Amino acid sequence: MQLLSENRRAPFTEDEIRQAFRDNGLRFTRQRASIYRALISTRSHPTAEELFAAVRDEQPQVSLATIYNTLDALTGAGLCRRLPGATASGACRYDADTTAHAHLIADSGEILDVPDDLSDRLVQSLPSDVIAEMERRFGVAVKRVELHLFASISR
Amino acid sequence: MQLLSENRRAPFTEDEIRQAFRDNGLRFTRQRASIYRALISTRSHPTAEELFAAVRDEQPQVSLATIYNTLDALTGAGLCRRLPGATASGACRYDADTTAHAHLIADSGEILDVPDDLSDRLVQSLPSDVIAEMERRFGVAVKRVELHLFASISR
DNA sequence: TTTGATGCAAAGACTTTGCATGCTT
DNA sequence: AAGCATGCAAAGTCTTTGCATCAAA
Repeated sequence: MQLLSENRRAPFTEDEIRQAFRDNGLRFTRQRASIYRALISTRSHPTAEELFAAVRDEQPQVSLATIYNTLDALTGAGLCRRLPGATASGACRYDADTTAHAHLIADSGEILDVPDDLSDRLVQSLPSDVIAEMERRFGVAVKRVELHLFASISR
Repeated sequence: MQLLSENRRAPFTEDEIRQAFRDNGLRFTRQRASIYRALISTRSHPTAEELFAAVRDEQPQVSLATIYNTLDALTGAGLCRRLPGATASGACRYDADTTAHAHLIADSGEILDVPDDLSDRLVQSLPSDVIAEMERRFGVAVKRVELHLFASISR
């Protein structure tokens, strides 16, 4: 199984992946490279199972445990983001786009990126003084904002 | 186990709960009433297990399956909201406050409500023309917006 | 060489389901 | 009386873990 190519982003060379891993304290392995490449090559927010299927094309011996271990490592290193409970049966989806952006969540559980122009306007509209006030009142640092638009097909 | 009382909202009488259930097409049962009362009586966004513990005080014979069934029913009827993957081990949390409001999500997985004054300003700051443009481009109707602020304790 | 990753299978956490019984409407 | 909810246990899904082996630094 191959994840969508018409939607893919700038391809990463192996060297770029190697560099990204090194920069974030991750060892480089064939498996991790395949998993990360599959993840950055799609906008479909794949589940672990979907990545497993995609990676098996190149690495037939890869195990699902490695997919999960790697996704943990990538998430911990800030190279991807986990979207919990995204599927009807409760599976997580993963997104290699860690920039602030909004998601459109369909009734089906499918997750679409809100286009950058709109996403930026939504994110930038959030009043920073309100965030600052939150941080002051709770004594916390807001690291990330997630914006989910739940939508149903209207026509 | 009893869920926080200093934080509770307006108490619901049994009649009010009966009415809310009837209005939303739900049968009234002792178990459902206890579960819903426990849920509206706290701001702690309890998990199914936590509700199970709270409800057992009144209904010692209640089963965890009934908790899950009821939470499904309440969610489907719009009387509560499910917050998936909210706990470190992946459990969902539930929130009987279905009005638009923002959540502050701590590193621990704990979920706090953003205070109403700030929450309102965040929600109202979202440009409605951007939402409308989304609806137009995707042919969908945005039903609900969720805003999550991920924060870590800074002091 | 040392440390961490992989693969396999087993275990674990959370949630759902089948079915007989009981309660609501 | 009919239909849905409950309780119990079993099954299901997604994810993590133990451990021996192997690869990266």
